[in-house]
Order: sequence, then structure tokens, then C-alpha cells
Amino acid sequence: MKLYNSFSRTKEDFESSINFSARSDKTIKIYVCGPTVYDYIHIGNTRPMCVFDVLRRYLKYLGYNVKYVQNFTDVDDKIINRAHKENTGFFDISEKFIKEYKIDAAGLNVMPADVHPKASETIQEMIDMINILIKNKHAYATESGDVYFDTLSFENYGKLSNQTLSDLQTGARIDPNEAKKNATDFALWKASKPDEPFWDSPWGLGRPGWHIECSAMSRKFLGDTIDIHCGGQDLMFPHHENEIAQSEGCTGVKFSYFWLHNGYININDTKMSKSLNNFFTAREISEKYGYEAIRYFMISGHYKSPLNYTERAMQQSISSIQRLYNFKENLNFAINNKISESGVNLLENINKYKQDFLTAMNDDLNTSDALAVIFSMIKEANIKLSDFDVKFSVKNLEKIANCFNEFTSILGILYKNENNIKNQEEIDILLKDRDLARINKKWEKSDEIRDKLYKLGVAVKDTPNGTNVFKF
RNA sequence: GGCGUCGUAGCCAAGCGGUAAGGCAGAGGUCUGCAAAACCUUUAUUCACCGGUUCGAUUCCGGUCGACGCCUCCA
Repeated sequence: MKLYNSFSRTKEDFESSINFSARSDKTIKIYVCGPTVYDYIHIGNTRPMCVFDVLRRYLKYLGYNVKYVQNFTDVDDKIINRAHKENTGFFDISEKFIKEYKIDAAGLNVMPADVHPKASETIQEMIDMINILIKNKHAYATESGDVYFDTLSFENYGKLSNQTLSDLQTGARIDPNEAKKNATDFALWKASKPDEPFWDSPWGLGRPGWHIECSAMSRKFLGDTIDIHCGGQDLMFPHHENEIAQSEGCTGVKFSYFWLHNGYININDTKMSKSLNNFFTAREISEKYGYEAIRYFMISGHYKSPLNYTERAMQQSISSIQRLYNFKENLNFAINNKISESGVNLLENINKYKQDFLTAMNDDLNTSDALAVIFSMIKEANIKLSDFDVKFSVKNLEKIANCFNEFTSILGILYKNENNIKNQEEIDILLKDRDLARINKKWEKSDEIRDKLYKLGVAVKDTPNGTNVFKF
């Protein structure tokens, strides 16, 4: 498998770059920068959730043991501001939105991380790291009780974002209130202000800076060196740059072999922002189009490319998913209705599709191509499947179904649970009545029953081999 | 100003040196009691534009135009 590494700005062979064959610890360690939990997650937040979930699923499919950590940033200005605004506690806000996050994540079929650390529960580890950084002369404390990272002390500073310190300094802004040595220095620890959460530290009461949170949480649960660090492209600078400086300045070893950055979700080709009034939460979009349409939309293009959110794009996703579901239903119908072990094979070359799918995924998770492979398989199968006179080998049909399910579960699509239909008896009676009406050519009545069934969440398709009934 | 991404059919989107995948939408048709699903036909002599390299470029190089992102604790 090859992955594009933002650090080297090239596609690299995964196993070679992490030195997989030579190391004793075979667990793949992944850290994903998680949301700041001050509000419902927005549509942009769902991108990294979905695409790195695909990465995780695919690595597991390939047989790797994966440890996946995604944090919750629950110590942050935005949370504090919201708490003040609503006149409630900081942790009431963060706990509420962690719960809401989990609802959205489940809706999007994003597997829970192996560990979901919270910044507020990793304070001691942050203090430990800051202490080491000060000892290593990479950080300094000011009289006011703040601690800053000394960017000039870290020679590789700027390497990830491909910028030199002098470039950065011209663009950097200095807050006159800050006692920084250099414009590019950033806070590791901030002295507490009134009405803010605080913790005790060697530098007095205060709270951690944003960047150190991720360094500490990553280190605590994954160790000094991890394999893949993921996040949105906007985090590359300064957040990820600072993480590298902190972590490597502290441990002296490589922080992460790979850096993966997902592209943005734009609204009308423009970044979404509250001021432009083009801000959408995942929740409200899911209510309109369903979570699965969001999930599909997220993987319809390459994870690094920007995606433009439009109503039309969502409708297209819904239609595409429907085609996949239809195939699944039709395949199941064939399996259940063409019981003949000795029939002909529906597809001879299942392995070819499998191979093409893997090739696509191995190429830096080309989910777009992977979907195209699935649709090609569907096309070939549908052509033969529409001939109701042919008896197909059930074994072959099942093999195709397994392969199809394998593909869709790697991509994390087609997970919609069948409706738990409570009134099964009523439905059975309606189906029988409809059959009877059709035998007697009472079309009006049979159509009426079909509508009724549809409203109950049951679709019927008449075929020469009987009626294909499925719940939606 | 520095760093970076992108411009492929009505829409979405792969391909990135050998002559344009896939999905959605549209039109016509087949099948069906009607539907639904599915299938068939149809939709880019062309990949923003201009040069260059090459036997050959959407794909590489240079330039132009256009859109966008980061450098403001925003995924």
C-alpha cells in the first residue's frame, strides 16, 4: 500500500516507511486530531472522521493490528466562551457535545476509537512534557506564568509545512500582551485568567495550550513514535508543525512516520464559516439526506481533494447508494429463489474485481476508483441476473455477495439497518392479499396494497420468479 | 509577500506519457397488467488557455488566466 505523506510530499510505500518488517511491535498506531467539543460537529468535521475510518478499516482488512486514538479537545477558548455565554460549566458543555459527537459518529458508521482521550484528563502528562522541554532548552517560562516553545531552538521547525522560520516570522503576528521571544513561539501553558478552568502546575495555576494537548495524548496512549498522524489540511500549520516540535523536542525521536491530511468541504466553493452564513452541522444535513448520504459523499472523491457540498451532490449520493442497495437486494433475491447448486456462475472473475479494488485502495486510498470497481462488478452481474430463466450457482452467488459486502464494509457504506418492522403479521397478510388480487387480475386492489406496503416500509418488485420483497 | 491545492461532459469524479473509468441527471427503447428494478442505445475528436519537450501529452516543463486554502488556536 502506498500513502501520500505530507511530510515528504510524496507517495511512500507504507511498510517500508514505517520499517514494518524489522520492528518487533507490529501494531499500527494512528492518531487523529479530534474535534473541539463546543458545538455540534459540522459537515467539515465529518470528512476526517469518515476518510480515516476507511483507512483504519482497510488496514484491518489487510490484516494489520491497529490502535486508533482520537482525542476530544475539551479544554479550549471556544468551550470557555460558550460556557460563559450560556452561563453554564465548561464540562457541561464539553460532555454534552461529546455525547452528540458520538451520536453523529455512530450515524456515519465511524467505528469508535480504541481510545478517545480527553485533554482534561491528560493534564499531568502535558505538564511532564513541558518540564522536559524546558529542561531541553526548547521552552521557557515567563514571569507571568506562561510557558512558550522556543521555535528557534528546534532546527526542523517549518519542515512539515515547508516554510522557513524567517518566512513564518514575517507573517506572524505578535500579541503585545505576550512576552514571547520570537513571533513564531507558541504557548505551551497559559497562566489562568478569571473564570477559566485551571490546573496547578510548576508555573502556577493555568491551563495548557492547544498544541501540547495532542502531543501529550498521543504520547500517553501510543508512545513516543506513531505510524500515522491524521487531520484536516488546515491543521498542518501551525498545529501539526507545533506537535512535531513539542514531541520531538521532548523525546528526541521521530514523532510520526506518516502525516495524512484530508481536504476541505466547501460550500459553493468557499470555506464554510459562521459569518458567511453557510455553516451546516452534520446533524441537520443528516436529517435532510440521511447519514449514509454524507458518508458516501465523503468517499466519492479522493480524501485529499476538496469537496463541494451542494444539495445536488447529496441527491446524487443518495441515488448512487440506492443502486448499490438494489444490487444487494437483487442478489439476495437470486440467492433465495434460485436454489440450484449446479447452476452456472454469475461471475467467473470475482478475483479480478477484488484485485482491482485492492489496487485502487493501495494507491493512497483511491476510494473513487474503488467505487468504480464495485459498479463495474454490479454492471456485469446485472446483465446476467436480469435473465430470469437462468439458474445460477448458489455458491457463486454467495461468493459474490461476500465479496460485495467486503468491499462495502471497508468503505463503511451500506450499513443502514433494516427497519425493525413490528407489524410483520400485518405485512404477511397484505402480501398474501396482493398475490391473490394479482392472480385474479384485480390490478387496482393490488396496486393499492402495494402503496400501503410502501408506507409501512416494504417495497415489492414483481419478477417472473416471484415477488422480491424488501424492507427499507 | 511566503507556502500549497485545483481547473476533465449538464452535475459529481477517476485517470497523470500511447489516444478519455465510474456514478448521477436527461432522451429514446426492451421487459412488466402497471410499477419498481434491470438491460440496450444515446451524451467530451476532447481534458482552462498559450508555448515547449517527445514519434506521441489530459498526463512532463515554462508561461497566462481563473478558483481556493494555510501563514489569524478553523477539520
